[in-house]
Amino acid sequence: MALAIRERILEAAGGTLSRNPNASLDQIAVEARVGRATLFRHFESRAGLLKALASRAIAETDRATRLAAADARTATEALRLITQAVVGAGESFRFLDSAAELYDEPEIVEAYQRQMSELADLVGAAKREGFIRPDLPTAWVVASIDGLIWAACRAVGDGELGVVQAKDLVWETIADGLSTEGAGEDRHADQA
Amino acid sequence: MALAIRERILEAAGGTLSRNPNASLDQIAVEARVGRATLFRHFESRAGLLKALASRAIAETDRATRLAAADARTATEALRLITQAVVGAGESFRFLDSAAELYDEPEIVEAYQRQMSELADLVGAAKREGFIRPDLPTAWVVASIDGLIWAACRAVGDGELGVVQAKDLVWETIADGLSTEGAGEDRHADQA
DNA sequence: CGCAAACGAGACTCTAAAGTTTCATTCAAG
DNA sequence: CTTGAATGAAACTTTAGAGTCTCGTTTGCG
Repeated sequence: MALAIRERILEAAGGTLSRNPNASLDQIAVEARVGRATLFRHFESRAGLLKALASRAIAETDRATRLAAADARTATEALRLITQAVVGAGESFRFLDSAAELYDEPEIVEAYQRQMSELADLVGAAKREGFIRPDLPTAWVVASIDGLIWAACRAVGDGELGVVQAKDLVWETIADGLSTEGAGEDRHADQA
Repeated sequence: MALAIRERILEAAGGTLSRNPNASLDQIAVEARVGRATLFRHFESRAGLLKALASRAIAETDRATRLAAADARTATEALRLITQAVVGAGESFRFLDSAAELYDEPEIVEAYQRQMSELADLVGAAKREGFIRPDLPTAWVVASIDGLIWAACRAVGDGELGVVQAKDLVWETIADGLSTEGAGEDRHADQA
């Protein structure tokens, strides 16, 4: 059952760290109902645990991305599937808010940048399909999507929204924003 | 010049903590070109410094909110002014990403909740004005705006966007989303 | 049943960072 | 020029948490 206990630790770490980003290994061990020594038998160090947690989240995203790429017929649809998949797996990601230590794990940084660049490519394709406004900087589109996903995960975690509802709202907001449909015409009206 | 040095420490703390959320007081003191002992003469403790920093950010937001309320003729306009003001002051807020310790400072938590509830009221008013879609949960609208502001601050901090550009893009995205204008009609087309 | 591997508990060391104290220096005001 | 308050540097003490080790207990497996 070595695998089960490892998984239990990762689960507890994700949960505890998302609630308190500076939680000690002691707290995590308690949460996982595991001796602190056992935690060290499975993970080299705190950094190692964090890294494993991040790898897990990255793998989960990659998996969602592959599924989306397989199922979707258009880049736009793939963008939606990936966005909604990440919202669904939000609990696995919330701990990343705090994980500044991960910035000096080359593997993790590299994988993150790869995923961001894949997202940027997808946004580029969605622009060519006519879904994303071509006049918006791709960097902003990527940042917005990231921000909205983050907002959705937070809202779900705080119990403000259900997961299904959050998935729909994220995509709706990406597509149309928050304003009524007619807002497009007088967008700059109150900026005069 | 006691005030100048205090201000210098706060400035350095904001900058250093936004780059490295777990920066030590030593690093902050060096950044502020100040002895570490002097830092403790001005702030009771690390928690005290963080609290002062948060109070400053809150006060800045309140100031922007008051100005917006004074200048704007509609809730929609006020929403825009506040959003863009917060993006402009983004550097003062980035450190909050890390500041989980602040959750047990009742004053700060209370002030934050007050501001969020003010924002929710404003969103409610903007709904009645016909700007915000009334069918969207207010909690989601608030969360989205928060997420998009955060995305904009991050993009500016990372040098991906200019401040002016970021201000415009945030509001544009809030109003219309990221898709081309026609997207409203076939919003659910690819979900079939 | 008996063995080996994995676990829990807890005592231990070590280190980074918080917080305190001292003292010599600077600097502005009278 | 003198005085006193604020600063910087650096030497402390304290503390929390990471990481190690031991030992008695559990658990799964033959």
